[in-house]
Amino acid sequence: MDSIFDYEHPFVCTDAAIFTIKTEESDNYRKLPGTSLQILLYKRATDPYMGRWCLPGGFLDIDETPEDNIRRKVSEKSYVGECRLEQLHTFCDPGRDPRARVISIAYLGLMSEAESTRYEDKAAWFSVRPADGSLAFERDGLLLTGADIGFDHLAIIEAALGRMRSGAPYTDIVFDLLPEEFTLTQLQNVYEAILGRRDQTANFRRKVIDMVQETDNYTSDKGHRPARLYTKKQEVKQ
Amino acid sequence: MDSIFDYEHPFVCTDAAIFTIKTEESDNYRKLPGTSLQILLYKRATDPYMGRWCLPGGFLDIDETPEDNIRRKVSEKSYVGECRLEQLHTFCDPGRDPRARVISIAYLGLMSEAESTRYEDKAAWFSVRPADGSLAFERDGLLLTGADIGFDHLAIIEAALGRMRSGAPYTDIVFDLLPEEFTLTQLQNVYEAILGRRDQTANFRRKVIDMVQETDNYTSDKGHRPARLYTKKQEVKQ
DNA sequence: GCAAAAGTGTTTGGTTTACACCCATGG
DNA sequence: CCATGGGTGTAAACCAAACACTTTTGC
Repeated sequence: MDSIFDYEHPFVCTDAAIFTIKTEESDNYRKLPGTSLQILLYKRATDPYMGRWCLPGGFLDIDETPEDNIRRKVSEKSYVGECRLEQLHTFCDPGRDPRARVISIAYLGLMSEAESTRYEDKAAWFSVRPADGSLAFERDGLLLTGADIGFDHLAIIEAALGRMRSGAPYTDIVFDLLPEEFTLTQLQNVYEAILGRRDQTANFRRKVIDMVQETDNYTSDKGHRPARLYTKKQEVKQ
Repeated sequence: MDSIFDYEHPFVCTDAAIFTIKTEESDNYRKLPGTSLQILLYKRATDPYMGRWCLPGGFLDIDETPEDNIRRKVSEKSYVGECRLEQLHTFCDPGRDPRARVISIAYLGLMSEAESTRYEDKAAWFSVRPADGSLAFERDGLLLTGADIGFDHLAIIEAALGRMRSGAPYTDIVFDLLPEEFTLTQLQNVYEAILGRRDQTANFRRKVIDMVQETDNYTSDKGHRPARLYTKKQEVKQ
């Protein structure tokens, strides 16, 4: 058998669809602010796909895990904070990078709002919106469609959203997007930003009540009745 | 920026956990045969892990998709037939191959019993059994434990079983393991081989009835009432 | 007082589970 | 006849959706 070192072999890179939550401003002292789902993109400065917007990531070093690679690449492109990473899918289409055969190990990342508001540099947060069957991304009046996204990164983003939607009710994805303590309305807003549908308050609360742990803290100064703060329930060992 | 061709980059391989169903022999003209879940393994002939049992797969060529690579490698190792492949996870631990940095794109494969009974050569089917928290594999009196499996392939097998268990009720995984026409009892036996728990006949039938399409064919010569044969229901376009 | 959100109780309808029972066949 | 599997009906238990209603705050 030949040595494995004889093969001309594919390059390996990572790409990360990192999401966070943004609390919008409120126009009314009574009204609660809205909640939107945001994704981290950067504008490519070199060919291929120069000028298009892409997911952070890069070529995997010889002794590096994909997670370490993503954290390194994100901190090169911006100063946003820590996030939880979950492997999504490996994209292997031989034509996906015009330079060479490059397979990409794609990750889903979840960042809390506090971590996400550190200074961004080459990367920027865009709100994610459905747009007639596809997706659109918006920031400060700049509106991107699928055609503005480089490589096959739109497909990666769609896979990441699919994973969030199918995982949200059963995993702790939503808690990674929230601060340590949160109200049940905040939790519901995050669910709704991900799933894109409303739920009735009473039913939603019954559904999540055994995934959260109540604290003795409350919100205040809100122009309406204070809300109890909750944390994620720690799993009970058996 | 450096050219991407300057990097010493990881090797890329595939590994496939391919399952099939085996219909056991019956000792009684009335009794239906049992059903067991089988996995395809081969014994490594070279170091590392010489003599251990491993999943089929191999190094990915520069212009090859992982699916093509797996089909090629399986036909090199044995003459078993076609199967459906579904990407599982990419295993990236820097220490997983003692020769070099090798990342493995792992797949779940599902083969029908008819395809699986073609001649096997270097590879062999083993029945999969739970064994005090871990797994065991058995064939013709040869019993393998986790320690007999090379590389991190035991972890890949566990991930594949997990995917089958969580996907079985919602996907058509079970239909890929069955012949074109099957009885509801055969379908139930496959579910039970995967999930490892019994279900009541009446309830099981209600659960699957809208995933299958009845035919006008029946089993015969079975020493009991003939069973209607079903096929997988084709999805209705809307 | 009142707008807004926090929070709870009840009714209704469907889905799941457990179990009882009858049917059809080959030897 | 009868063992064995094929197949159906039903009641109880559980869960989810819809909706009505009370509470609490800041201005």
